[in-house]
Amino acid sequence: MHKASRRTAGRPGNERILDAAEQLFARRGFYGVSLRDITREAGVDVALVGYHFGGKRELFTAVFERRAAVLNRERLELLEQVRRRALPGRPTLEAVVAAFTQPLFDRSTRGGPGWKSYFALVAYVNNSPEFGPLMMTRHFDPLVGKFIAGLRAALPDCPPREIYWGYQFLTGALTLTFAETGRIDALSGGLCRATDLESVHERLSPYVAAGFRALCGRSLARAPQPRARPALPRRRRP
Amino acid sequence: MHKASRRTAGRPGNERILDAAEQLFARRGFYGVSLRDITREAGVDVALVGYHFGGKRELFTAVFERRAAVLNRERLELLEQVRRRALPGRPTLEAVVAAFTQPLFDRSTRGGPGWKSYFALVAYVNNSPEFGPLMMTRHFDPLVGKFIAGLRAALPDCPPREIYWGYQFLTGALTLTFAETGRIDALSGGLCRATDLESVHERLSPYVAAGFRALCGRSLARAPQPRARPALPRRRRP
DNA sequence: GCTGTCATTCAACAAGTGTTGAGAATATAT
DNA sequence: ATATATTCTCAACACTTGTTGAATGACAGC
Repeated sequence: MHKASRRTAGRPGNERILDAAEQLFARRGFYGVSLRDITREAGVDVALVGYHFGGKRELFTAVFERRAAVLNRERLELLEQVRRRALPGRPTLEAVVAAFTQPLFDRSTRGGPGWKSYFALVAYVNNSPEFGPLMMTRHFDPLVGKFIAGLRAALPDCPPREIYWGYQFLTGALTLTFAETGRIDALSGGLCRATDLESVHERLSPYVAAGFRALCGRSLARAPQPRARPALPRRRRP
Repeated sequence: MHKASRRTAGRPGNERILDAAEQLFARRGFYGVSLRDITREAGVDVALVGYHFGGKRELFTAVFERRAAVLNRERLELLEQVRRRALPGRPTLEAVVAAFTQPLFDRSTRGGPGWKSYFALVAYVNNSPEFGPLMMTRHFDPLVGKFIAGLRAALPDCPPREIYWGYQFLTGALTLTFAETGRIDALSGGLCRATDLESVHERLSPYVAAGFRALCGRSLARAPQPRARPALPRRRRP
């Protein structure tokens, strides 16, 4: 045995590779990690990547896919549970949002370090112009569609456009949270900690629920904006 | 002249490099771009990077710094304008938020392609566990501190913790928006377009303003959550 | 015209990249 | 025990990476 971490020691090589790749890709992105970084961490020869996965790209998507199905099944169950409990009425907006986010927080805090890395990886992918549209769409769109249907059921008079925008803001907040960059720690002088997902979880669904409701009622009372400034000149040397 | 794009043709080499690096770093991150990619795009020799900037890392931070000062000055002016206009009262929450975000939308839509790349780059940096805390903190914390002071002035009874968390959600939404991954296009079936920053701008400040208010009143009426599930077992093969 | 400074190019470096074919080790089945 | 897959290692491949020192061009001041 080489330098494989204690946690992944006794497992077969392909899983050791997946674990190491998950951790490293999450920290430094696809290009920031070499296959040798990964196999060194896994205590395995470089060529094993080619044997099990084909190439670096395929390894990346294998890491991404591994936990996606588990996660989506769990989220879907929760979503239907929320809907069932509310019968014969409609579920509250907060409950729908929490069904979407709760599995993320649960797995990240109590699912072990692999899950924590995984969510950071999803955050990376979601923000990447290169990988985002391809990989997120392929693996998460079916679930997201059902989630959005749930939002529409909870907000029957809201125009769909507003719901999609509200969903984007929600995803953005989630993404930054699970990236756990630690910036909020420095910014708040230690008052908030990026790793304190409990606190985020408590606050996220009230926050976005209120946001959704504000978007839906937006046509009536538009909030005042600062006065528009004159168009910016397109200087060639800004 | 080599392959330099029309737009950057007549400019000195260091600025051509900055422009090309800005565009490429924004698209594929720090590690996804080689110095040769950059200098080829700029129509310049590789060694010129070392001469002007020292190395790849320094080039990266130079790109990041170039527009930060301009941007922050503009945002600060707008923030103080909002405060001044509201005297002798306090500014509304929506106005404070808009002062923070408006320069971003203005520059991104009317500032030319360099600015658009720049905001995508900031989105990349903000979500990166590696670069985020260092670079964001160094270049944006002073302004963000003043912005948060503005939020506290607009929400005098809100505990600071709630404001910091609310700010994180706001930043996350902003970040994903400026990454312009295009995922929302596919998801919404064309109903929303990631490049349509006007629509985002209209919606973001009402959304987050409502979110902030919800966080501040949170202690009284907590929203109902789905029932807590039994603790997840730490399976070794999830 | 000469000189010195700045900007740029050329050429090469050692180190690291992903990938691949041949072979050893290990497990599984008969 | 032997045959057969499966899993893994070794060694090398062609290529790209960031960096650097020497040489060349441009161009001002005198």
